[in-house]
Amino acid sequence: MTERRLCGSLRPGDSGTAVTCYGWVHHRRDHGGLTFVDLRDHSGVVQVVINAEAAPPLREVAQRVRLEFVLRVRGSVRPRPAGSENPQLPTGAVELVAEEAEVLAAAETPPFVIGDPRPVDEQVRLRYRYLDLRRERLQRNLRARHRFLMALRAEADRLGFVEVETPTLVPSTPEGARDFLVPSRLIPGTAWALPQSPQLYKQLCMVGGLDRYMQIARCWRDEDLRADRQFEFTQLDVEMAFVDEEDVFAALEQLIGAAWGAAFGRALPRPWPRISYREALERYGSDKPDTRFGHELVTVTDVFAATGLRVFADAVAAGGAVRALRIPAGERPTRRELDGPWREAAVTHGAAGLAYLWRWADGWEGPIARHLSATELAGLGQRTGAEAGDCVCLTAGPAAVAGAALGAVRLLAARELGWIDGEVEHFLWVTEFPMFEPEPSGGVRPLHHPFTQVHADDWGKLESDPLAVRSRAYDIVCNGVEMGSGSIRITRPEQQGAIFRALGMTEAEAQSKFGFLLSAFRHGAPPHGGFAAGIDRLVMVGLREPSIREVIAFPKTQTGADPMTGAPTAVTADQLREVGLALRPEVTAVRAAAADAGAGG
RNA sequence: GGCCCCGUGGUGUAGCUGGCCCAACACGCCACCCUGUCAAGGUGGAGAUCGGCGGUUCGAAUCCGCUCGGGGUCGCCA
Repeated sequence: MTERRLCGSLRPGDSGTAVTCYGWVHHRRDHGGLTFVDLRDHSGVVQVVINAEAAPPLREVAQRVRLEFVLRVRGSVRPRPAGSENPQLPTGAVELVAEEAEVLAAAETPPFVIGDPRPVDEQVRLRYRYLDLRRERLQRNLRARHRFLMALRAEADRLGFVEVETPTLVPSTPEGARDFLVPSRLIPGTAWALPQSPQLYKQLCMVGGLDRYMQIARCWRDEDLRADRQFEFTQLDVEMAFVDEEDVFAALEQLIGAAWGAAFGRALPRPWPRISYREALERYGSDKPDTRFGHELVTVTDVFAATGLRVFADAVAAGGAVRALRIPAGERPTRRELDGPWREAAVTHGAAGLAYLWRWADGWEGPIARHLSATELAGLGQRTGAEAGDCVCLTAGPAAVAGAALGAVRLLAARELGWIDGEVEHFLWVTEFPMFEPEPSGGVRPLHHPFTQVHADDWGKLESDPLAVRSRAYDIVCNGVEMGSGSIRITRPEQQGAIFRALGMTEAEAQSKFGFLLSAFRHGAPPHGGFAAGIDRLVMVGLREPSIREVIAFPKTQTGADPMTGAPTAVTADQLREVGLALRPEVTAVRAAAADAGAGG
């Protein structure tokens, strides 16, 4: 009687026992009369030996198998002959002497070798994702992700959270991201949306007396894809009644900390630092600062209040800012780099350009040096702390632009100059986000969402200076990546009404869009707040992967396609008719052209 | 919608200041040899017209234009 053993589990202590292993052919070494087959399953690889004395059917299998064939091998474990142990393998001290082997499945030559760690074109990986999944990287990542999710659920349960599943067919709301629409068959001319988040439902759970809600929730947003954005993504969604910021922070630190330890084996020091939105912009030029390194920005607007340098003077006169970043001597970028990628980083983020100066023992050098007065240069040196050999980069413009541009330069500098310790993670809370942001067409819109509670001190500015109103919204940021956001919510109808008015929404509009929520809030709504954390991004950072595609089993390309299934696919006229839709003529033409191109190529 | 990078046999690359390239190297693949290898080894072999279309040229993988695809990024992402 033999039992299944995982390939990677065999050890010298198993010597003499009969076992059966199942797995894929990882490698094959044929010495003529002697054949080695490395058999792989998720646990690892074991060397199977088939020699000339083996039964003919067994030798036939040894002859026939190729990479990625699926085998069942029965045999006995024995220590390898002295001198032939392989210390690189956990199973390297033993081998499995085959007594019987069965090919359970043959395999075509794979497009890439599973055991070869060299990078493969991402499109090829996605087309053969089921093969890519066999490789070590995705096995490790998906199993770590699993442990992360398991730990989150266990910890949430321990803290008294109840997981509630909310609908995935929900009403469309025009605010925020673009919705994915799902046409209704029974009510032609109407459509569902896939939820961008379970926001409204989880708040209704609060009203429903589920005072600690959580969900590992799938969400959808039809926006352009990025390294850290897919159409569909997974959130740790949390909502808590009778809490303030500190309760939410404590719960999230506990949940993510537990999952981090379980999945990545690393502890996250608590409590996580807090920084206000305003301070983050001031010190880092970003509302998602990478705090793994210092090199903070310095505001030097006042130094150049009366400068003769036109670009600075104009910025100051317009109420803007001049920001500075000191690059220590020894790691100074070259002029070519400054005028190239560094300037490009600043310009991409809206700046007119990137100014720079070198400080020497006997003065300053650089394209703008001669336009600056001795007082200004002295002030710059004093404020930035620049010493001989240092370089100082400067941006000028509207405060938001100058900061964002130099913040981008700071990140580029960090990458180029090796400021980042890749072995650490710096979690922090960014607090006191503004309630509103300006809308291009005039007016304001919510920065977070319209159910966010207003900072207690700022209600008075709601009408007079809405853009100055702070909210009780907060983000989790780690290593310069936004990991999620949340807020303490509004639950009092009159406060909610005031926000809707500030947004320029009429009573009727508010009623038609959110009537059910407003109604719920009139039936005894507990004060509450919560958070939504991006699981994909958390796991990505935890595994030090550069993209969330590396922690998602079946991701899509940047154009939102799936090279494996061919999705999205054309729909038939019948399908459309059933849901009451028709394609516009120009769309039909584009589809036909695409079909031709596909057939021709 | 904008900007940047990339596209050569199954995979990863070289070639890309035009002709020596009907394309080279490594891995993989096929055949044969080989009883201790584990990036096995040896011998031999198959496999790409250089993403697609059009242009410049006596001549293009190499230059130009358009286009498709992949990646990064700005906008966008309450």
